[in-house]
Amino acid sequence: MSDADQNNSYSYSSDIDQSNMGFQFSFLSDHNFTPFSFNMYSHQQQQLQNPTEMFDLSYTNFSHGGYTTPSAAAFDLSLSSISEAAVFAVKNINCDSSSNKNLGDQTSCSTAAENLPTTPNSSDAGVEEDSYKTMGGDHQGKQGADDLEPKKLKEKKKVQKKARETRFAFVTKSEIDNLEDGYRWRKYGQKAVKNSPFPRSYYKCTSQKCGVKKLIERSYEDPSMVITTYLSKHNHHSPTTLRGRATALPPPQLAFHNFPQNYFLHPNNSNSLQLQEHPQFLADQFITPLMRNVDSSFLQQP
DNA sequence: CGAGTTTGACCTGCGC
DNA sequence: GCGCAGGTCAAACTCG
Repeated sequence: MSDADQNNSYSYSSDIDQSNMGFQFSFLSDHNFTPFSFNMYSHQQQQLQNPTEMFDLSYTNFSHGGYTTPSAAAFDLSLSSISEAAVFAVKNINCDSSSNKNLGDQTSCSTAAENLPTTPNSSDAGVEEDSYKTMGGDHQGKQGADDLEPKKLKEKKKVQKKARETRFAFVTKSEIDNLEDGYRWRKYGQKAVKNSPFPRSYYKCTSQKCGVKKLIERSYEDPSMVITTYLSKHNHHSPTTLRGRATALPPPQLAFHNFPQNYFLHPNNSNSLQLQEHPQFLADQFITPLMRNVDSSFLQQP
């Protein structure tokens, strides 16, 4: 039980790992508001000395519930225009082989999914059971489809489809449900969520041949928190500019350049900062100026 | 009039 | 098989 839990407040902590000169920080909340943390790595999978270099979950180590997993994430993250909001939690939910290939270690994705503990209410944004080993890269994948019985083939396809549908969720503190992220979305449904007074909204990317969806709902535990879940990845660039700025798109993985290092770069610091005591961490003081300067490549494929 | 939203109906998966 | 919950569809509606 962390201090944050005990105080019933949101917090993050930061540590400079003196042993390997890596950098680690933690956000408090995921969908179930349990703390987790991750390390940041460069594209060469070298731990970053300075978090302003990059914020790329493709090369993260996830720590969750006491488990530390290598290379859990399979996403390129640039939360480019999550305006008017503070990001409290970022969480990879599924792994897929296409993005995992960047890691050069496909088994790590499986390890990550298996190690992450599930929670009683993890059906939506929680960690799902699929992993790389359920997909074409496993031992069974070497078996020809023709060798499988129809029933097994159907089951295999079902598993593959589910595994392919990568999910990525993060929690933001915002009064706005549908945060601007540079893409155009069409709402196609809304459903009441069990045990929650807040409905879940379903959006599709309006670009042709882009099947990306996102789900937006408010946390029933803290209505100020918005849970955004992305399904799949965009296969195109952002059609809109951010706040009127031109978006000269960087390589997809180069993201989150102006990370707020002042909150993290304290060499001897391993303290946990209470957001209630650090309102500058919030919204306009943090995310908005930060995001104005980064480009939109969230969830784009290379 | 086109694009996006609303909302009830329908589909699907899962647990019992 | 049944019921429940999540997810999707599509007609009606709204808005610029």
